[in-house]
Amino acid sequence: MSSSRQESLIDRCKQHGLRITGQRRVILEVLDASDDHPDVEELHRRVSAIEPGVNIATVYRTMNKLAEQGLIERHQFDDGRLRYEPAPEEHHDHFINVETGEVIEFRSDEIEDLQEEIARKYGFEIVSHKLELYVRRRKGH
Amino acid sequence: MSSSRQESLIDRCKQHGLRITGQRRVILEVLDASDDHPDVEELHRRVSAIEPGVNIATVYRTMNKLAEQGLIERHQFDDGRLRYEPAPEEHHDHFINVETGEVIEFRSDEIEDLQEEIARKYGFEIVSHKLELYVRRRKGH
DNA sequence: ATACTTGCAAAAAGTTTGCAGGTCG
DNA sequence: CGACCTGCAAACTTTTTGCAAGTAT
Repeated sequence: MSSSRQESLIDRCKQHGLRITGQRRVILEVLDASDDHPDVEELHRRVSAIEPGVNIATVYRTMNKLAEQGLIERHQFDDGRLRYEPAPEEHHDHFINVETGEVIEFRSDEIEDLQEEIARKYGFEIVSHKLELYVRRRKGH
Repeated sequence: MSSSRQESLIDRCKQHGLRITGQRRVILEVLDASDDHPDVEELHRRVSAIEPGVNIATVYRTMNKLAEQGLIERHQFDDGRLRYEPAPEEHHDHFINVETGEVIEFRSDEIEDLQEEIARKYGFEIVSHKLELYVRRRKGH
């Protein structure tokens, strides 16, 4: 399981007034158990392994509802498909290993601060941001 | 016109061995005159204003060819559509004004350096990166 | 009870491709 | 002339939607 979060997605959904159906229960369980950034097709695959018969449209609709409530985060890396992760406590950015497709999370307060500073300099305030570093493992470490 | 580049896209295409057809001439002219980050539909609209009858598939194919040669840069912001800009001399990042959709370019050496440093710390080298700041104008400037 | 969810199939939106004809170099 | 490019229509991929039936609260 991934989340360092204490509270399950199911509980958070209830708090947000979303109904917990059989399908949603499975989807949320899959999300809670995910350490990566699956796309809808992959989510559907994982859900189907537990409980066949859940339509992919249901997965799409559920993910949209969750994103609407801020319970998950939506990403779109360079492959063009939508990917999701349970909303983290604290913002982080991503390495994408271009050789393996692997996604690794990281956080840098210096970068966060620098972004704020630059935005301020231009007369903006940041609503959200996205930093993706497409990387390769260094040779001879 | 946007580009601080001295050389026209047409010349650079020739150097790369791409044939200059009537359609391409117009598309390249439009790109050279663009200061923004148009999507394919918008490009097609601008091209059609100069020379009606150019098919949108041709625009798609041309953009793919240009991107292949590194003559333009492809972006995908949160609206999901592919956007393009003539390849800049020097890398830059983007503000996206969430209220107007406007895209503004900026560059920060501090951020570039910090990214390198972080990647190195994790044992990666950066192949490319993408930083998008979704922003709003500050009230009371 | 009733507002919210689901499955299914159809539609949308964005992009790519096969093919026959046309053009650049 | 030959390789490359174009228009057109059809195909593809990913995501959304209408509707009738089912379910959580």
